[in-house]
Amino acid sequence: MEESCELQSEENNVSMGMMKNKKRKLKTPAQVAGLEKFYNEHKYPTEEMKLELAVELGLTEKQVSGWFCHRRLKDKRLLKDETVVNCRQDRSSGVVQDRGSGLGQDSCGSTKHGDYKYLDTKEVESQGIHDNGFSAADMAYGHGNKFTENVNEMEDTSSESSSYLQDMMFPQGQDPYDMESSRYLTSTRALPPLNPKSAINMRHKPSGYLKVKGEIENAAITAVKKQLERNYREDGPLLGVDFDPLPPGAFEGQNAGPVHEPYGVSNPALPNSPDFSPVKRQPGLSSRYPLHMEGIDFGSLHGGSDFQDMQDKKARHSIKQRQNFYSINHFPTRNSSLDLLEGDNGEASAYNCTKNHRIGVMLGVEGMRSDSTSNHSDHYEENLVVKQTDLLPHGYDNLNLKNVQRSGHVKSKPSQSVRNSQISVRTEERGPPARMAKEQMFKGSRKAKNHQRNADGARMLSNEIMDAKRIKVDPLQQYHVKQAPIAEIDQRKIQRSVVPISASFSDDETADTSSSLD
DNA sequence: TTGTGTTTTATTGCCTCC
DNA sequence: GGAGGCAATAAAACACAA
Repeated sequence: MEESCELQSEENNVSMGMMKNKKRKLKTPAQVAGLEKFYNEHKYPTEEMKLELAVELGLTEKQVSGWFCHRRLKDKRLLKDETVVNCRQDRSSGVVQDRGSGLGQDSCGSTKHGDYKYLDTKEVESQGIHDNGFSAADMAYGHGNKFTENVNEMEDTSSESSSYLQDMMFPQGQDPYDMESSRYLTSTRALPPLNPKSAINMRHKPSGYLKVKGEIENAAITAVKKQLERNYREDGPLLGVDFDPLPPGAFEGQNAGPVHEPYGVSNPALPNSPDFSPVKRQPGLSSRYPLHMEGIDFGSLHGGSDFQDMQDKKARHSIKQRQNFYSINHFPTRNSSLDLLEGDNGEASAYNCTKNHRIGVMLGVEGMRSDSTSNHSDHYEENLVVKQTDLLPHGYDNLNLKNVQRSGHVKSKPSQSVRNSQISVRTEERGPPARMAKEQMFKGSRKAKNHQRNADGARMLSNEIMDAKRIKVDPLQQYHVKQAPIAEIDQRKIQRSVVPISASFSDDETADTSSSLD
């Protein structure tokens, strides 16, 4: 097995440049990891980013593009499935759903292909900005993008008040691979309008079809919420059940508590909690590939400030910039995404939240053990601002704390730095196929414009990527990949707290965290 | 070992935007 | 018209059960 995988990888490396042959080559775990991680941050990478990623991973830009394309499709497919399931549940419950106006109960059948769930990134981008009061500058520095991208990716579209419930109950309602997506709901839990094209002009909350669109997308949530009515507390226990307050020091222990507990553990009632999500058998990384991961420094790819910086520049130049900029999430990380591939005990772990789901079974009980979960995540939170600030590159002085806080916790899964870049990204061995070269020739003219504009950014990117690779990660930031979902859940709350929009959630630790961060 | 089902990768065509 | 994205499709790779 391992042998075959290695062979495969090698073959892959060797023949990547010869993609002409029909035989498809599986991407190495490292490549997939890099792609996944990058995808989690940039659903729609720019050309430069793709190229950079391709170079780093030893793939062709075409491959990267294709992979992203398929990955998005995969997301959509998953979301679709989720929606179908939810709709079924909703219907079977016989609950009269509050559809707002318009589409009635026929929410399952997509009125328009892909429309209700898969928002145009560009569209949502504008929305997020307007609806959340993000200034253009905020957008340029990633708020808007960050927010909107995730909104885009998530299926969570029930309107306003129910969105938080979704957020809580539906972490996997979006792409289970993309748990952090749900973090970008506004603190009001109000999702941006779902028809951004309209919203761009409207600049106010969605109404009519837009609202309906939002609501129908998670009919089950809406229905449940309607049922619960006042019994539902957004930040409280489910179904109106009041739990005793945590005793003092409840979080001091290692198995700290509900906050760090996976939803599925603490709240079995959550049908959509990650632990309840059906773990599809996936002949993926857990089995297809050897557990030991070949090192490659992907940290530089999404390399935090590097990309951020570059993209900031780009954002200023191009409204079309679709990418979210929360690559600053990697400020604390700055190391390889492969960090995430290897757990403390050396076992292969998910390289990101995406794979967490996939290998959840493998982790099994161990995954819940999370002895270090609380500590790590706590450490991480504690060090979040400091570390990120420390790592802020030049020119980021104007990054407000909001950005930093938000970004830092999201995807950064600081862990042991991967020092072994065993994967030799033999890019030269995988020269892009002839067609690609040809395509690039055609791209030349258009690229020239962008290149000119982004030359500085790109240069900076390259340089900073290299610099980023050298940055050591504070050990305190390291934590287990297994804890990722947990930490992310926590951090979602933080994220909400740092969004300077009226937060209606109640007095849970989120508020505390927020204040402490402030 | 084989058959079956699932996932991933590559290709192609169409559409939209600039 | 080119570029990028989406969707459909085919096929390979893989997991798993019999």
